Amino acid sequence: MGFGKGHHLHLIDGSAFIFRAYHALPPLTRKSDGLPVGAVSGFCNMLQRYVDGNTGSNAPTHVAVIFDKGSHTFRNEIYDQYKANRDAMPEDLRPQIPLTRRATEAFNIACEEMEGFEADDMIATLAVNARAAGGRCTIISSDKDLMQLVGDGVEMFDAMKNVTIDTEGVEAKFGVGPERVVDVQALAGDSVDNVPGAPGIGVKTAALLINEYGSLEELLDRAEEIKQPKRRQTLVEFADQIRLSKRLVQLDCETPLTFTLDDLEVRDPDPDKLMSFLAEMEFRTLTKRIADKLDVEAPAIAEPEPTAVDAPSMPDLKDAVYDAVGSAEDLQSWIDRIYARGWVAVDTETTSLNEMQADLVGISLCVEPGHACYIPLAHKAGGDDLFGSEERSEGQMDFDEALKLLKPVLEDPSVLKIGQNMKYDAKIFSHYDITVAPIDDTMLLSYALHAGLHNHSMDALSERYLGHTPIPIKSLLGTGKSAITFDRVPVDKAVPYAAEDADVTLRLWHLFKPLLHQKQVTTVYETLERPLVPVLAQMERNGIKVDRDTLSRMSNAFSQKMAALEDEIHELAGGSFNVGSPKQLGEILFDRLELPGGKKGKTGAYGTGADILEDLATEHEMPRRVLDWRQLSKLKSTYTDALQDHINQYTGRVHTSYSIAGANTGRLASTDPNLQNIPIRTEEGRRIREAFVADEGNLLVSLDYSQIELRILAHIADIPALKKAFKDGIDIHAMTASEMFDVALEDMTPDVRRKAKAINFGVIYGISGFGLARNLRIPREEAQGFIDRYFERFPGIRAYMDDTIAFAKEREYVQTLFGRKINTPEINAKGPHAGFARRAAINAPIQGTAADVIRRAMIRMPDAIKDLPAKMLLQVHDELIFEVPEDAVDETVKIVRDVMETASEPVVKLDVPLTVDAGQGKSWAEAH
DNA sequence: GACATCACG
DNA sequence: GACGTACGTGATGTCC
Repeated sequence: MGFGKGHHLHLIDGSAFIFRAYHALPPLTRKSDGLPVGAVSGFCNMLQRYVDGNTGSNAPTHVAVIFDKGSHTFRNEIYDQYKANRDAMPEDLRPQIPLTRRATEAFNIACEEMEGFEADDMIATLAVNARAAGGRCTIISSDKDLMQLVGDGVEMFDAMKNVTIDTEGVEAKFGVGPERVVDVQALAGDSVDNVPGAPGIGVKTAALLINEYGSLEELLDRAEEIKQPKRRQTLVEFADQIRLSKRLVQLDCETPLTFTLDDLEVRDPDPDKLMSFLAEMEFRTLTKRIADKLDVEAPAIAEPEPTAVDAPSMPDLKDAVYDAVGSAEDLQSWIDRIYARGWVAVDTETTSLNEMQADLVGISLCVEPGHACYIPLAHKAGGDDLFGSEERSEGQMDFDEALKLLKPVLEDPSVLKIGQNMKYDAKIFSHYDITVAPIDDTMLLSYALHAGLHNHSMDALSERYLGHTPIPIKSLLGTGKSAITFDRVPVDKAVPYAAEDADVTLRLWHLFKPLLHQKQVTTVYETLERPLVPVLAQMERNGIKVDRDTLSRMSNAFSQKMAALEDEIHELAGGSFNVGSPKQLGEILFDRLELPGGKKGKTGAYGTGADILEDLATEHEMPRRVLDWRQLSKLKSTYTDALQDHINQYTGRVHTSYSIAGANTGRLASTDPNLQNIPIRTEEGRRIREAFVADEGNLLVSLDYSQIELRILAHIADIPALKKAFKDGIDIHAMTASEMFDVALEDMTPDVRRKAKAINFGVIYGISGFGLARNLRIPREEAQGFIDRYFERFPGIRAYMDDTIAFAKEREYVQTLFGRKINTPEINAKGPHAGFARRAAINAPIQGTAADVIRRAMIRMPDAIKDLPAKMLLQVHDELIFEVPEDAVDETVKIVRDVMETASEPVVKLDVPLTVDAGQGKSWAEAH
């Protein structure tokens, strides 16, 4: 019986799968010969996931993967610029294309392509045929060009987002139904495919017009009736171009297919064929996983000749054996194993994520992948009541005895301790007088290797590199208010969770460690990441003294001022509302008071950001009051109130936590609380810093790099004028202004200097005329003129930007002067992503090099100040803060300044001096 | 949990 | 009238 009623056709957009697979994965190569196979691997994973998801009523009766073939189609005949702006296919993707065809066949799924026809047209023809025959059709794709096909039994499915796109979905996207999508696309054009459309008309406007006139033809026929003169002129003038665009976006439903729907009937997998293909590609994990699913033997994949440190073949995580250790004898046998091996993965379980108030609950160890243990030490016995009992649960060995046995191993210089985020575990152990060393950290390995590609949490890494989802902690602790602490988790539940973490960590280490050399980031890891762990741990333990009374007084003062402002605002608004709600405020300002300039964002709410209110404040009273209220509200909630909650009850100090692998560029990030964004720019906010004080008899000393990013830019981009100015110690912004605006340095006005300063920063951020215009509140043309002039005066800047972008496009990463790699996977993407990626790529080497410099200074600091009573407390990107007894301040400043100013050496000798400004005082307000 | 807003370098 | 727009972060409040 032929395809018809009751049948369901699935059409997979093959090119979209390939593209996503390629960009989602690191450039994986086949071990035996280096053939790039990352995209093939991702493609197979996606196909497998697709097959797994085909259950129940949505299961297809017919299925095919449709590919593009050849680049020349009828669209190029009618418009030679069609898709002309596409970049060439990346070199390492090209050889993978035929392999994805073979992969599809290996999965025993029909694989169709036709020379000279786009996949989209084949999909259109098949979908229309399926509908005509009375069947259903689901197109697995999120490509908007296919949305015109939706309706009447045809729908789309976005496999990445796991959402179905039906008629309503299309309407949400285009503002018109599927049957009018081509009309809207013809008007709006498409930068990705280089479809011209009508200049100045986007999807929104296009939908508006089509809805008003009913169809594109009608609209073009009656174009003269359009009220807006500009629009009318555009439509009349570009009518031919719009008609051409429609022919380009209209899919051809009459592709002369060389096969029929019946050829696409779903076939059972052929295990032999599939296994041999996967084995040929050397996809070890995937082969194993699919073999299990099909219940067949996984073929052996030959290991290439072993190198010095190579990952052992690791047993499946499902077969892992996890022991509970309950006695000294058990523990000793694990310790023996550790000494025999020379390394061990360690993980601690505690009562809190905050290391300062976390108590140790248990420890897990893993020496060989697939065999790990958990040593429960402080689990409480479960009770029937909600809170459980305070009694220690049975079967746990003595807490002190366990630590006494473990201390020698953890401190043994010949045994490597491997952890995921070791700073945390090291701090926990330090509470029990154990100094864990030497260490490796899988989070930092991943950061050195993969910054910019993904985050480096264990869950993310396990998912991505082991194809395994670890047991979620939430499944043990619950969430929200009813969440329990780990000591309340029954031991039998804790063992598989905790031991698995150590197992996963060790597996990741085996994978990542050999890659350091391959990717040439060993030095980065060993000199910029790993040594920072003990330094930051010490700083976090030090904490900084914060005076509660000062904060509390300020908090009260803020409350009163806010209440007064609130009354005035309500008065001006003509009624009470929540000033803290941007939504309500927007409606009051722009609907009720009908102030000008109301602009709704993508969520349909009015924007009420500071820049918008600032503009309104010149004409009206209320926006200024709201701005003042907002400032106080921010200061109170984020600083004077929240900071008090972070004062540790035992130390009286605030202990932040630095994340080493948070920011892609190499910068640190500070959390719980964030001490890198304490106010300073306004007088009122700056006073918060008065609450950060030195301990009795001490002073706070702050040393910060002056203009470090601009200096690095001058060096990297090799700009003689900038370099000279820094060497001569001239005010850099004034110098820039003088160069650009032909004003002598003596005659410099603050306003001209301000503009130059904005441009200098703009350059570091990957300047655009639009951005500078907005920042300086000047016309865009004027801003663009400034930029042009800047490039004219400092041609090296342009060259640096172009070179950096070219490098990034070629290698998909950029580098700092110290070899840190920041991956830029989006750099070759099309559409709005591309602009972001370009600017980030320009900024990353500059911001990243500055981050590397201060990291180097921090790593050298403990040794440099070891004979001084000074303590390093905080880092704020280009600033270090110390607490020093008064009589040692001068000596400390001298030594710290020297370490900071020479931090790049001897690896990098900068062409510009790095200079450091120093300040001191009882409080941070005085010191900075 | 998404979004808007705003604090810092 | 707008593809979209300065880089990198984290915390808070509202609203669904």
